[in-house]
Parts: sequence; C-alpha cells; structure tokens
Amino acid sequence: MRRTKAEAKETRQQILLAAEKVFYEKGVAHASMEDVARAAGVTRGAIYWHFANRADLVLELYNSLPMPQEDLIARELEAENADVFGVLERVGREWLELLATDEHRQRILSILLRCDTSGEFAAISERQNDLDDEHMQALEAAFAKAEGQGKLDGAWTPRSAASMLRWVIKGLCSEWLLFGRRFDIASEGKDALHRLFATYASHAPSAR
Amino acid sequence: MRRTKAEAKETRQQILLAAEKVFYEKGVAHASMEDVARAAGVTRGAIYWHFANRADLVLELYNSLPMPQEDLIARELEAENADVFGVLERVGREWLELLATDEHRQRILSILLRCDTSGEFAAISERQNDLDDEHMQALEAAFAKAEGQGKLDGAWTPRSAASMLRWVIKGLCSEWLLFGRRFDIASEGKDALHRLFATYASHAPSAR
DNA sequence: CAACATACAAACAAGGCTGTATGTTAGTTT
DNA sequence: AAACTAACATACAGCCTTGTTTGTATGTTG
Repeated sequence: MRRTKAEAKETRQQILLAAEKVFYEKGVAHASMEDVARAAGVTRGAIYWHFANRADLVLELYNSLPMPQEDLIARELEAENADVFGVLERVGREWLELLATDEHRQRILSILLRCDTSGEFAAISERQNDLDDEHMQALEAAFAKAEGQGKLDGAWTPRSAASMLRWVIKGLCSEWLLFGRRFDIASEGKDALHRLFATYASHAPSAR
Repeated sequence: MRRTKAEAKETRQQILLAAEKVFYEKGVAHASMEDVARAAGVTRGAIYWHFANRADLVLELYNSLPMPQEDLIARELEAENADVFGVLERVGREWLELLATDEHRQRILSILLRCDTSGEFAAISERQNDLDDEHMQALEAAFAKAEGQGKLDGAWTPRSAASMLRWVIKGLCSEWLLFGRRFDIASEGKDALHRLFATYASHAPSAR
C-alpha cells in the first residue's frame, strides 16, 4: 500500500481539501477527524501521518493560503514622493479581488472567523494578531508619510486614518464571509475604499 | 435542600455569572458543564434544572444583556426636521460608552465573538444577524432622510453611508474585544465616529 | 536485492462529556 | 398536616473522540 512521494503529496492535498470542505460545512469544533478522513477517502491514520492533530491541520489550511507580498508593497511606498493613497487603495482593491475570486480563501477565512479562537487554536489567532499588528504599523507609517507630504487632511492623524481603514476592511470582509456573501464585495468594497480615501485627501477639491 | 423561589433565582444568577466567567476564560467549546457547575458552587443538576443545555445557557447569557431601546431612537428620527447625524452619532457614542463601562457586556460579547457559530449556536448567531439586518434597514432609512434634507454629501448614498458606519463600529468593537482591549474604545471610538460623520455632512464648511 | 524507511490502514485503549433518570429534602398549598 | 411539587444532588448509561500503537505492503536506497 505504500505510495510514491508524489502520491503522498496528493493525499496530503486531498486531506487539506477535505478538511476545508468539512470544517466549512460543520464547523471546526463539531467535525471529527473521521469526518475529514471519510471526505478525503482515507482513514484517520493518513491524517495523523501528515498532521500532528486538528489544530495543526487547521494551521496548515491557513498556511496554504498565499499571502500578499508585503515587502513588495513596502518598497513601493519607499520612494520619496510616492503616491501613498494611490498605492494603498490599489492594494486594498487587489485584496478584495483576491478574496472575491478565490473560493478556497473564502472558505478558509470563514472557518477561521467562525472557529473558537480560545484553547487549541489560540496559536493561529495569535499569529493573525501579530500579522495585524505589523499591518497597522506599516499602515500608520504610510499615512505618516502622506501627512509629511501634506496630503493628509488635517482632520486625520496617521493613526486614526490607519485604524479606520482597517476597521472598514475587516468589517467588510467579516460581514461578507459570515453573512452568506449577500453582496458584491469587489464592487461595494472598491466603492467604499474610494470614498474613504477621498476623505483622507486634504481638502477635497470640491469638484462640483 | 429545597430552596425558596428567591434563592432559586439567585442560584440561576450564580450559574449565569459562572458561565460568563468560565466560557470567557476557556471558550465555550472547551469548557464543560461541570466546569461551570464547579465555578457556580452547584452540580450539573442545578444547571440542567435551570437551562436546557449549553446552547440555551449561552442564549440566556446573551439575553441577560439589556439592549438599547431601538423604538425610542426611531421615534427621535421621526420628526420632519430631525437632526439625523446628531442623533446617530450620539447613539453610537452611547453604545460605545455602554460597552466600555459594562464588563459583563464585554465578556459576553467576547464569548459570542469567539464561539463557533456553526452547529449548536447557529440559532444565536442567526438572531444576531436578524438584528443586524434590522439595524441596517433603520440606518439606511435614516441616511435616506438626511439625504432628503440635503444634508448628505453627494459622494455618499444612504446605503454606502450606512454600510460604512456599521463596518467601522463592528471593526472597532471586535478588535477591541478580541484583541485584549488595548486602546481606549470610548475616546478613540468617539473620535472615529466624529470624523466619519463629518465626512457624511454635505461639503464640510471647511472651518479653517 | 537486501535492508530500510515510508505511507498509510486497522485495531486499541481510555476518557470526558452529555443527557437523563432517579433520589432526596424542604417549600408550598389546601 | 398531608399531599404535592420545586430545586436541586447523585448516579448511570453510553457515545463519540482522540491519540497511539501495531501491522503491512510498497517505494527507495546502497
């Protein structure tokens, strides 16, 4: 019954896909490893061979998502006269489109959003929190740069602008994912982003 | 061992308090009824006497939170020349302060946010969703009224304004609750609300 | 082509937790 | 004060799960 390495990788992939499906449908807490195994067409033995336990399985699900290249964005923002708002708005749009078109991402993020973050999955949510912290720092720095360029309206501080942006994106995505995707996240999201960045810009040109 | 009615109510209250504490610390999924019973100084028998099961217990926890009087707010907005933005901003501020000062609310909402909404607790999250829907409709109607009064900046539609407001408040509260309350939600929240409503107002008077 | 490691399946052991059924004591009603 | 019932405690049955261990056939390597 021994499989070749390539076949094993495929098995692992099958398990991940099955986990995504089962966890999404039944919830991480209420789905058993047996459920996942059945859905993958293997036994629990296979799962425990490839993954240490359920938490590890969920973690690997999360790791299977390619994340946007942050360093690349950071480099774009390095230039002295970088168009901060332009870059940020574009990055936001790209993220929304990524989410809107990648169903795996949708399901996996739904799983993470719905799962009980205390206890066994604390590690995962902590990693997300750390990432969030980094994002906030980067965002704040970017807005500070815009402020230095005189482009940030006086009503905003770098921190308040960054916070608001994050809250909006998080709220948008959570609502869309948890709520049955009842609206067009790409179009409504881009819309919202555009409005938001318009209010950041110092003294809207009042183009009447 | 039979208790008087008043004592029984107290027992029930103790159980609710214990559940709040235990569920908050260990997570709803990973805490057993026995844990709750011990924390309350009773046995599981008492819990099952007062509550049907764990889901019911959580539901009653949620029900124990007094909710803002929405009809009252609606009435305030009914007046022909009502100050929509003023009322909404005040309501938002009041909600933030309520959350900031009521530790029970903080813990219970944290529990709800962290708990696995699929499966046994689906009913609760559905109720929240329904409430959210109502709020959205009310909000949209309010902004529509402001639009009718010529107070809503042309860049916004009632729907986009309402959505944005909700996303911001939700994002703000979730982050604060899930993230260890690492900032002053009352002050930062009011700040954000004020900025947001300023952008809603048609052509900010540019009070320089 | 041994010898070994890999990739699983199948069996096992153990436990924790839920829900319920039953027991018991003390209020409550008449 | 007897009869009834509310408010629990205790005991029980049973299930489902997890993690592990053992078995085994097959790649893989020297």
